[in-house]
Amino acid sequence: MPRLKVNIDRVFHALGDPTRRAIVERLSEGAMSASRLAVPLDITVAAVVQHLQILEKSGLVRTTKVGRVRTCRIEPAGLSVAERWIGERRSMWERRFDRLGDLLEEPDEG
Amino acid sequence: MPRLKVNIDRVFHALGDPTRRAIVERLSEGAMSASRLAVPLDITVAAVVQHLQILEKSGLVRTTKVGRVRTCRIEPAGLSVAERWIGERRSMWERRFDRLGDLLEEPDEG
DNA sequence: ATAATAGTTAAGCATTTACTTGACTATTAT
DNA sequence: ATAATAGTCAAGTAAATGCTTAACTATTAT
Repeated sequence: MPRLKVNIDRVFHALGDPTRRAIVERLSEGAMSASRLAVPLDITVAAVVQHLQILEKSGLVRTTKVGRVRTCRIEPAGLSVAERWIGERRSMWERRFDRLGDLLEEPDEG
Repeated sequence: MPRLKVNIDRVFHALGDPTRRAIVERLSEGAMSASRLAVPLDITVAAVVQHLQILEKSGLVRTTKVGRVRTCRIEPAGLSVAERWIGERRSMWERRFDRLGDLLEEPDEG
């Protein structure tokens, strides 16, 4: 597996699916095999593997296969990229809000 | 428009599309009309309106119509929801990483 | 009043998505 | 050796997605 560069488009696309977010949630509590991930998800292992491929290509998850079991873990750099993007938008928005003094651009906020 | 509750599924789904993220990026620099948003996007205004509907339902964007122009602005609560979700996963992951002492779970990190 | 501007809505369309099934390989257990 | 386990791969499919065009309404400008 050739250590994929984290790509913001892929990251947000990956997080856009609720099943993949559920996988990320599980993995953030600890590494886990693919089949164990599948248990509470109510989809086939094949489907889970497909999600894992997307998560891995996005850089959110890293997997390693030992024997016949593929162990999946969070790759925190992926989440950081998303968090940073959001943070940048927020700070843009806040900076702008400072420039004009609270008034003119917020008419009927009630 | 009945002041929609911010929903995490809708927020991440909305951010999953690159065009919608581009819209959020623009709006984080300041409020703007729908047709002005459309200019650099290389899609029709109709398509922009469709994206705006999704963004608005997700709680990421708020719009108000005055006369014939609909002004769009960031609703920072939406971004906060996404940021918080990511932050929670990160802190889960970090906490776990503290519990086991740096070693056992990181074999050949080169 | 006419025309131009700004946006809305519905229908249709090509592509992508998230899944399934079924056949397959590789590893571990008996 | 046989069976069970863990995962992989390829087709196929129904539904969702992102877009377009075209017809429409409402507001503003001439």
